[in-house]
Amino acid sequence: METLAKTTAADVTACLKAVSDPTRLLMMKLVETNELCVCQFVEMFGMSQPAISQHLRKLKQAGLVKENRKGQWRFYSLNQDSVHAPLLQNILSHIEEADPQLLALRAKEAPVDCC
Amino acid sequence: METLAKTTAADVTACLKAVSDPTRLLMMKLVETNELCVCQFVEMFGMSQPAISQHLRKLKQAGLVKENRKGQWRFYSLNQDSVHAPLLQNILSHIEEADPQLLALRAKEAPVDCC
DNA sequence: TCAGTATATAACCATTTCGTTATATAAGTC
DNA sequence: GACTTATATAACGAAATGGTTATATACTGA
Repeated sequence: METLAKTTAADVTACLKAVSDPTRLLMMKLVETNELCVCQFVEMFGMSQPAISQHLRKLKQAGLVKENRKGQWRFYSLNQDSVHAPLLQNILSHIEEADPQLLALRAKEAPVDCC
Repeated sequence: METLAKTTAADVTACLKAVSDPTRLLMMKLVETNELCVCQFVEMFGMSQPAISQHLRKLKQAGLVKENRKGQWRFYSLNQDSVHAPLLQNILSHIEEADPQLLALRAKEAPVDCC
């Protein structure tokens, strides 16, 4: 029997601060299912590589994503083991798949070796 | 049959920005059931009246709370009619009732006429 | 009308946030 | 080892955030 994972208000705030930025929220939506590497994010968001790296660092420090190194690449994906995972997935479920911003990003997703 | 209210990523971000502050998140938790007036928040949070007013303004501008004027007092409560209400209540449900911060605030709740 | 109380707004300041450019680190290739 | 590619970190600046104090507004009651 599943019970709702409960946390303190401070925990919830920490999670919310991490995803209350439009770029980071969309990043989390994108890695909800797939894993993506830094260079893919750079392509999709049209943002500088350091900007992307810094967003990912915040998400990682909050425990929301996990890192998976493959050669020179670092892939990021949703960290299911986080205490925040249930809340996070709850939040992400409120974003409609038809959101134009989200669709536009997904349209720019390219295979890794192209970077 | 209830279907999950879906919104754009921008909508979700707007809601999250409003409640990603520790004071405002706790404010929302407090008005989830009760309605509270400004002077009660001031007492509970031990913060200046303008600071409280400004937090409430942000919550109101995001549509998360509604205002109810009674004489000189303005009571705030969760706005059930907001597009954000389902997401918001989802978020609030992740805060445990036993959270010491929350309990401490509730312990300071005083009747209105005392202010 | 005047005084008191409740709340909002304005002006200001310190800190944080989010981007940039420049540079460092680490892995892959020749 | 030298060169390229992928990523991280450092340093910096503009804008946003969240608090303060001072002041304005609005309702209450004598």
